[in-house]
Amino acid sequence: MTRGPYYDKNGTKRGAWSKEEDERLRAYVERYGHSNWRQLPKQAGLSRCGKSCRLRWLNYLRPHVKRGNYTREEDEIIIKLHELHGNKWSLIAGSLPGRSDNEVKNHWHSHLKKQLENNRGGKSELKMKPSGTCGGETTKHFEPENPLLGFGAASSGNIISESSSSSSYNSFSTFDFGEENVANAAWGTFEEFGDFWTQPFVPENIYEQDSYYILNHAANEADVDVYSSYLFDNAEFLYQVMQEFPEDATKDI
DNA sequence: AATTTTTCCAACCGCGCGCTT
DNA sequence: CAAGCGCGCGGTTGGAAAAAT
Repeated sequence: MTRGPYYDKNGTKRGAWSKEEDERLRAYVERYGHSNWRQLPKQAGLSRCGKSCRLRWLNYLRPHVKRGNYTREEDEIIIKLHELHGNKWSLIAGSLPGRSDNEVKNHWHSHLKKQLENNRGGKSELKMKPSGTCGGETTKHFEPENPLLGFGAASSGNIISESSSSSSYNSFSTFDFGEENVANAAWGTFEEFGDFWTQPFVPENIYEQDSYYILNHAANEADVDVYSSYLFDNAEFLYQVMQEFPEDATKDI
């Protein structure tokens, strides 16, 4: 599915990455970080250019990176953010923990764009897959796969379901918020998301709330690891904050 | 079964921005 | 201030896999 490996006129390797190269890059970045991508390949013993290494790391090798299997709420977020910001893939990806700009861009061009074009003329809203035992009703609970998104983004609450059988999504799993959490989230219904969708949906909006969640609920480094699968960039920082200000970490919001 | 066409994703490319000298 | 450098972003492409003929 990728360009076969080859060497350009400067002797720099291009095309598909081998397992050995992946391991070499991963090991190097995990050990030494990536303060200088241009120097990194030389120091890591790779005959790639820095850009190629950076791309490979961001899109494929970095921890917690998610590939394929987009959830319903991720699709909704991409579509709405694209409506708001256009082709700002890095901005959109910033709202989807574990997704890279490249991945989001590809997903848009290969799936969502066509899906929207097909829907044009009818309702623009994507069809929602019902969850639990609510099938057959017109109003469904929308249960996010990613619990943290449920706190930070408009992924919980009630939505209007257009169809109960036509979704082709195969990765939709449910997360049981419980009534209390849903009530606390107080995100309302999808019909009422005017405010949410018209306000700038920048990563800070998610992180601000999710960061508080992590700060208050991560009891140890292992917990931070769990939460950081969604927000690992921030979690690392928050863990440091937690170490410095342990009293804040035990406070409720 | 063989061939052609389409899909889709990893990777490349060029541009622009910000920082440093 | 200008030049050089490094990085990140968004557009585009190559080609394997899947689907269609």
